[in-house]
Amino acid sequence: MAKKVTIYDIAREAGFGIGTISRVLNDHPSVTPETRKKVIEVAKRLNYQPHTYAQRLARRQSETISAVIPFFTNYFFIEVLRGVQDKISELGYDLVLYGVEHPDQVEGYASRALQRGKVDGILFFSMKVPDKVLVRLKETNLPIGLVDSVSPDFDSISVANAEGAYAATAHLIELGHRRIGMINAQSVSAPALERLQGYRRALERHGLSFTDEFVRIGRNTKQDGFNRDAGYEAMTDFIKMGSEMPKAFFVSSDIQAMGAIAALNENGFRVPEDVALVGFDDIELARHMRLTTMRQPMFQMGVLAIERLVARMANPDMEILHTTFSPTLIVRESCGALIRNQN
Amino acid sequence: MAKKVTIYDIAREAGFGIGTISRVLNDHPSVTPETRKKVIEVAKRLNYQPHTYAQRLARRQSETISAVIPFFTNYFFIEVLRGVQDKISELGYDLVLYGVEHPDQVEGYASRALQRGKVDGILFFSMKVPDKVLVRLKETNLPIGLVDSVSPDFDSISVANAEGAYAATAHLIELGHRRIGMINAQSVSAPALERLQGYRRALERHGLSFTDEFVRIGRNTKQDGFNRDAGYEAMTDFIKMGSEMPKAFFVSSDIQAMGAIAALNENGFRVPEDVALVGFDDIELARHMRLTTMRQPMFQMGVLAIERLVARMANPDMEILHTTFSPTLIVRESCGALIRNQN
DNA sequence: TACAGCTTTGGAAGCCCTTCCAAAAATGTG
DNA sequence: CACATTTTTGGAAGGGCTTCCAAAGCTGTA
Repeated sequence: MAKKVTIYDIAREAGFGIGTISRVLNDHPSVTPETRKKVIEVAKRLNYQPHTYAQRLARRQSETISAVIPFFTNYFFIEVLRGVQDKISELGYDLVLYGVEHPDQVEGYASRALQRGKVDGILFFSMKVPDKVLVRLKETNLPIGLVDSVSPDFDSISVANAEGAYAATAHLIELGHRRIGMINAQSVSAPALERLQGYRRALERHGLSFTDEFVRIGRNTKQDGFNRDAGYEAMTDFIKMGSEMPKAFFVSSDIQAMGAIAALNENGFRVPEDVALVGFDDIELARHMRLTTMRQPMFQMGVLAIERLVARMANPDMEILHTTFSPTLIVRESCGALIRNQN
Repeated sequence: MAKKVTIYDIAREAGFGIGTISRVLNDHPSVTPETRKKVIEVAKRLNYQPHTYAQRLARRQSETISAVIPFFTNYFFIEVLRGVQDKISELGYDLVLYGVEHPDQVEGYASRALQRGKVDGILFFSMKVPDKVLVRLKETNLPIGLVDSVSPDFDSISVANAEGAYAATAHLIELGHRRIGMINAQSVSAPALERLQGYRRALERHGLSFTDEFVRIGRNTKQDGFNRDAGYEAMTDFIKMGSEMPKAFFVSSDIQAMGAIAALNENGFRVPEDVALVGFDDIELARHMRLTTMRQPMFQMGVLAIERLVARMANPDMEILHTTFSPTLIVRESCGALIRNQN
């Protein structure tokens, strides 16, 4: 380890007191230009590096933010995380990452992040934070932000799930479909529930009737049913209906749509000629699979999450803010719209 | 903020000196069981939380590792990062993440990570660390690990690129192909170069001749050419050869293979019936696209990277270790092997 | 009972900063 | 030039912990 140079060394070398050194280093105004110049020169010469933790201890703030994020998943998190990291580094904060593989880890990570003085704020991604933890978070009074989930007590950034599902379904209706099914995820998941509502409302607003028959959920409950196999199973289920089967589907996530497409292909159905699909998320795969889907503005969500958190740090009494982003319809081939237009 | 409880509070409340409290909290042996019990009871009652930064300052170590990782990319990093995070949290360290979007950011992040005392070690992912930075890293004497890149001065974990390319190409040869092309990435990238060598060696060892004609690189240089468009362009280029075009390809990354497949499809070629492909990486997409590819043991690479780093922290004079993992051939449909087998 | 040799305990010093207060220096004013 | 102001500076105190050394408390032995 290179010799450790402290402000005392600089003080001695430059012939000033440590207070002055500290002031120069922190751009405090009451220092003459000559003094400043001299101190900076010496600091540079000695290759001074402030000790982060001594600063944090003395300043009583950590300049770090931690993010608790479910790792299992895909593109969505990476994109949001990119936004988060982008903004964080712009602000000069550090990002401490806790990747959750099992829901039970959440509590442990929360405790670690909660260690006194450790972080200035915490972001929780797409997770049901256990009530017990929520209460503790509340008590600590630490700025907390929720991304892709909602709780009345904390700021949150999320996607207008119902609205997106509505748009997706409406798009299918506009394309002339009347019998539209939905492949959903487990109803323990709030987004799944909301997307179901959006789907249902779209049908009803357009004079179509809603029936449970047309909503299926795969058996595989991994990630609350937002997984490829669940999509495959649900579609297989639909296919068993024979000629009764809907010919258009709103699928509550792209990854499930992938499974659904596989099931369709294996059974001789072509997309979009025989069956039309609209997904949700716009993961990277979607583009390659030419899947029409609802895109979530992931990067911006990340950026906003940090902006919000920092705003709350600055002003803890700020009113709690819930922001929902509207997903955008990305029309590709799976819905059949392009084919029709070409004709 | 909940009232801050310090060891002084515990000391007063429990009727001991602060030294004893600290000893109990750190499991130091010379404390009687009764004392220990009493102190723990009080600490719990007061809901004591140690102040992380005070500890780090006093202990002279940070219990933090930082990872500098190119964010732009995909699955590969996420997987490796999962491994890293898994091991890190098992060891009780914190992970500070620096996501690089532009190569020029590397230096800045390195400086931040290098702040005196800030981290106990740094991991660099898949990047050409600028020489200037390398020199500084060397000087600081901080444990450094390289993942998916190599430098004589630091421990590294990488994939046997040449070996993988060899296996991929050999697989195609075994399937009876004689005219095998390669879609490569920019040759500034070490992995690209190594994969080219492996491809070439495989041809030559099997008595096939190597020709530059059969190696193409797309124009798009994003991510050193490891991107979808570059794959598309390279394949389009090949297609222009007409009947001279190879009917089997080793593609240096899955993402390029995606572009290549698109180009093929648009020109009426079917995969694998008309053209066989083998990729490299085994990103998530590969499975969905039924792409035969070389899988890198990403998670394990992450785990090992941390183990290695921690080992070096414990023993800085350890000899420098370079580990290469061998990729495994994952046979799916794009190479045509399954079709043949079915016959 | 006296004393050597352990074990346990207390707390000062040290880790490296920031910040506050008082003192010193510079400046302005009549 | 004397004095009041303002600007600049020095450094103690404080942030909360670990660790080391000395002191106190025990134990066992003769």
